[in-house]
Amino acid sequence: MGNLANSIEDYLKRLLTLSGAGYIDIKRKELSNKFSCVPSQVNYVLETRFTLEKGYLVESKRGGRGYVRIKKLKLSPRSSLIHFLRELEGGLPGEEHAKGFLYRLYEDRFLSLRELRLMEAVLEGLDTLEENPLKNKIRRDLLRQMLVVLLKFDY
Amino acid sequence: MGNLANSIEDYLKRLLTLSGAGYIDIKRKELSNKFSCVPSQVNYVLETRFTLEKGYLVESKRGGRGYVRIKKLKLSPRSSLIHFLRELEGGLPGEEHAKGFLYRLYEDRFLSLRELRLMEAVLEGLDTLEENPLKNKIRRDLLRQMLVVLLKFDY
DNA sequence: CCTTTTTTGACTATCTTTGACCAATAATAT
DNA sequence: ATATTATTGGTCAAAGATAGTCAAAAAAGG
Repeated sequence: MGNLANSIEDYLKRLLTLSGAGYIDIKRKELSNKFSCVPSQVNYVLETRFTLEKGYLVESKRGGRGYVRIKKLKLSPRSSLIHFLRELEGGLPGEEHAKGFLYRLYEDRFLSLRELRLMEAVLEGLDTLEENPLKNKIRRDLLRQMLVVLLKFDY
Repeated sequence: MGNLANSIEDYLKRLLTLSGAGYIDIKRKELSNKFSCVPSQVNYVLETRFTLEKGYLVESKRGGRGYVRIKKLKLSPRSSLIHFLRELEGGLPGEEHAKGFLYRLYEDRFLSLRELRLMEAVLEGLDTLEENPLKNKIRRDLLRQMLVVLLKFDY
């Protein structure tokens, strides 16, 4: 069990626990130095251990003073969101299914009315597209990305 | 927490807020001195953070008593929205242009952070689409529909 | 063995900082 | 007035600082 990836994972999770803020900022390069490995090893850990399904959110910025931010999501009404996200990965949900889901989020006060309408507009907006084979895939992609935003900016 | 560019940006925005006049005049050289950087760094900040789409106007004059004037545009979000919608009919604005505009609506408190991110996600989400000839048209349609929602549900 | 997970590194993308050279305007000298 | 000089600001491309991607090689599991 003592591989590199696990050590890095543990280290990051320890940092997260210690930090009161609910998130930590690291420098990819520094971290890889600390563990004497290549930088992309850090990406591997992030991709395999800090996924959305596992309740983490990773953001980053390149360039001078860049960073990688790891956020621990507090799950609550959010579990349904994550569940829906997982469903999305599997197949394409019909527009009605998607809308129903959004409406439930709205009823649970997880979405404002305006946010609901915005998202519906996107789902519907694609209808004007005459039968394009990609349509459903596009709809799913957009929906997924929007849901991720909801996870990210939960207030 | 910030790089140079961000610090300068924050500093200028603070000045703008404090100033009752709706604009500020600075000396490029003085500013770069204050932040111990080269003058052109100031131009970088102006070009990336104080664009027209984001609701700022920058004028300047060279030579003795030269200056750089930064003005916060005060069109109401509603009217700029309508104006932007009209522009949309003509041709498609580049993604950067569109995002800048949304950012402005956010700074003017017409959009919440979450709404901003949702809409950005839609604009970016289409990037994952490999070159589809319809991509730009779709982007424009979705953007238009979302903007209409904003007009409708204006609180 | 064969499969899955981990580790590495070469190549790429993005954002920032710097510097050398250019352009415009005002102030001053003739 | 005109020419000259001092004072500003502008442009652009290169260098620097991070982070991301992808696929091959290596290691671990079964």
